Amino acid sequence: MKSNYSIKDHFNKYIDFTEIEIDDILSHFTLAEFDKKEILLREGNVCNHKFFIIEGLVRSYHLDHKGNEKINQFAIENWWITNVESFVNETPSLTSIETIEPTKALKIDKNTLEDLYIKHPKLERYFRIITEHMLVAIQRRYEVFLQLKSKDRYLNFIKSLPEFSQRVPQYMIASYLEITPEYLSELRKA
Amino acid sequence: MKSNYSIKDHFNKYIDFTEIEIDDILSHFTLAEFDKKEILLREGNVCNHKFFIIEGLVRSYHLDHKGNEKINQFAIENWWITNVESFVNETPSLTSIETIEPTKALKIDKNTLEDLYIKHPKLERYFRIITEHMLVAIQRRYEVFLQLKSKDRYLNFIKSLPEFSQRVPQYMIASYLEITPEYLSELRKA
DNA sequence: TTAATTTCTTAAGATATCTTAAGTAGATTG
DNA sequence: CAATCTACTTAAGATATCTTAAGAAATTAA
Repeated sequence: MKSNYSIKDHFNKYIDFTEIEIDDILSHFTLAEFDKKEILLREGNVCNHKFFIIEGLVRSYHLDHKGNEKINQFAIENWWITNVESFVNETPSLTSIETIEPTKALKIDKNTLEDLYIKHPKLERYFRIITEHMLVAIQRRYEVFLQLKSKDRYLNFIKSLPEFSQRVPQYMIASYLEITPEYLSELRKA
Repeated sequence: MKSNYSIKDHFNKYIDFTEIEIDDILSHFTLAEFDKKEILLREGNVCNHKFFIIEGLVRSYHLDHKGNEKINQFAIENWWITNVESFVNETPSLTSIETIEPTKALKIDKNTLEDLYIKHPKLERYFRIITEHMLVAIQRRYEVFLQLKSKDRYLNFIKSLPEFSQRVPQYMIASYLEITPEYLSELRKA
């Protein structure tokens, strides 16, 4: 595993790792490459991996009782993605993770990660901090939902994640924002 | 700090601490007691503490643009509560935390906790795990909101947290569920 | 380049939920 | 005990958003 991926910067952004530590840690990751519309995790399977996106764009979603896709997460370059609930509890995942664009990702499986936590307490610290940040982010997103109407959610979305509006089809943004595509279309017109 | 509080069980539920470790850790906590309607954290202040509720019931809320209370969290015995965003980023808290019942809580401030992380890596592991669980819980709650209509959110709430329905006034439950008290009243009737 | 598929738009009618305003019951305080 | 405040209920009208159905536009495949 060559160690000049952007993940290195990500590690060092939060924790002061040595080269040697990073190299040892990264040696346990594997690079996975996916085409468009390929599955990283299938609903119903236990999620044994965390993925760090090197390049590309993925979404996490599930089908509701009417068979409509409900997207609950996107991830792009330098984001971690996994199904946390499934990963932590080792229960079947309620979501699938699938690429929207061709994607390269570094993946690490749970057991290996647990071993690395023991060997490198700094890595556990890194993920304690990352998890806190994820918690803050999801709370933020939550507040946006509770406080804003559809139109403002959309405006907030394209303002805070402008590149997504370019790279993600509108109906997927609608799904993520919990708006019907028809209504989003109407909102954009007005 | 006497060490026979329930927090001890909570620590040991996730991590195998020794008596000595626990006693050292707990010696850095302080016990705080509050009456009904007392403030643990005031909106606008930086949240420097994590609280572990020994006894009682608190809520976290803020006032929206119309001056209505929006409750985003409750916590009872054996729950941790803090404003994570404020605590992590050291930014002014967007919520207040206030007791609903007279409450006893163990509190620990951020700097002391950081020191304890260094001294006791197991504690960092404990909070890494706790934070993961919080993340899962908030995602769960989030999904409930996105998938269920008001009535089902209410039914889901009284089913999954029955004692809250007893201990928390109905209009606060309405606030937590993002329903107007009038509409909740109507839903209960139907 | 045509055909097929995917994505986006339009519009009418239906529904969930809110707003406002008032009234009732219960709890707390003087 | 009376008075005040707090919590809950009722109902009418307003509004945001969804549903359904259809067609237009754009992208992908043959």
